[in-house]
Amino acid sequence: MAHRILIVDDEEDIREFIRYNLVKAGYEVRTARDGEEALSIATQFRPHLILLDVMMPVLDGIETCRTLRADGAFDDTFILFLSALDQEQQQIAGYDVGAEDYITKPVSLSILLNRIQAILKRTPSSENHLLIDPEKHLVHLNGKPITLPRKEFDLLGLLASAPGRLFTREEIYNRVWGNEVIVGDRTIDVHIRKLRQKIGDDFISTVKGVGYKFIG
Amino acid sequence: MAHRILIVDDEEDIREFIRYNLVKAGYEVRTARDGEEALSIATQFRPHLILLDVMMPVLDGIETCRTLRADGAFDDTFILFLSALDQEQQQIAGYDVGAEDYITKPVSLSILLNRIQAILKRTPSSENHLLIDPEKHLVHLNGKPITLPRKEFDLLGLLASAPGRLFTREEIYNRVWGNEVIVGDRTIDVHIRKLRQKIGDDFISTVKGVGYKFIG
DNA sequence: GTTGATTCTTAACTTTGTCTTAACGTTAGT
DNA sequence: ACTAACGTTAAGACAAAGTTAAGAATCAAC
Repeated sequence: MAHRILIVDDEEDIREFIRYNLVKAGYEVRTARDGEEALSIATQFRPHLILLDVMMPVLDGIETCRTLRADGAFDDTFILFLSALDQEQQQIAGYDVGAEDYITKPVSLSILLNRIQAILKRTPSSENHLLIDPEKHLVHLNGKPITLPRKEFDLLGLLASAPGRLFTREEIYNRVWGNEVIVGDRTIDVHIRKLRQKIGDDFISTVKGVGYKFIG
Repeated sequence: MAHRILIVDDEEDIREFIRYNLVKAGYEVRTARDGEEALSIATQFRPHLILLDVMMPVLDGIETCRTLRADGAFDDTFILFLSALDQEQQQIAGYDVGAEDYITKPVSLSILLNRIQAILKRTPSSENHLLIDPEKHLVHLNGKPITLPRKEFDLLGLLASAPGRLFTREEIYNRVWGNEVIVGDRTIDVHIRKLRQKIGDDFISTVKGVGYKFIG
């Protein structure tokens, strides 16, 4: 399994340039236009490393970094700043928001790759990873696409929509089956089982007497 | 099935010289005059390899390459630059836009063929290949033209417009038949069947309870 | 217009895979 | 250890898609 890298930059040229080369280097890559998008993608994508542009509209790199660090869910995520100016670098140093390093723009590919490799080679990447694409009605498990039947997809989609949050059985019934439909007690369990067969036991955990939750 | 090669050069002499020799070597070849034409042809033609002149009007090779790389649909496509000057080569090296290699002009035929063979011998060429030409209302399957009736063509065109994406039956009804027309439940199925009879079962996959999608 | 050919839709039936149920087994908390 | 809650399994019900042929609609050619 490859390491996951999230690139955050408002300039498409730079995003795509880096993306292409990191994909070629064997990483799994996602991109975001600004800090806000980065936060929402990072929650699902769980990158091992984030390349974060300092100067961005909507939410700049420093603020994004601070928000990520405050979350607690990204303590294991490395953050690399991309900055154009020495001035900015000093600013970053001064703020000390929890970044690992910074890279100057224009980006030298070999330097970038070297730093990324240096950082990530110590981090094991092979933990299970699940990605849900509602548009394509597809689930990627460790890079491999799995097509799920409707009910299973809906159920997984609901649970994964809020990783860590607990869904009661009643809530699941209401949101997946709708209030009118009445199904037996074991129906959810069977679907959960089908899902666990397909995506492994690590993603859905049971809270006895209450319901289920998705482990991000 | 032969590998597909796209030649992009603004000089007709060079285009035809290379084209002639590559066809003789057993490749399926298309040509384009400039980057813009190249992009539109490449989308349909899906070449395994692109020979890209650096200096071109309208859209130069470097920009074309970058656009292709940004697309994501051409990640598996090899790109070879044709450049006249050492200067240009340095520029390419500096940009590092995702090309595999470059060839100096004037082109030595044996060198060119050797490089192409070296690159393509690792790539399987024989995957099924479907080409849709909305202008001419024509579909090419593995090089052979197939004429489809209007509804079938529209349906295939819709699905193929976003490979991998899932289209719900409702969406298909709306986009192929229009909101006013009401047709029975089995109408889509029958058209899907006709299509599968003509282009094979490998391109359209059913997601039961949801819809259909095109496998790129 | 009439003809003939092609395309499109419908309807009846078959097949396929999903969803649910029910019976039984296992686990965790008291 | 008891028990309520969840896990597992397989079978049957069910719904959705596949198939086929026939007839309706469309279109082109004369």
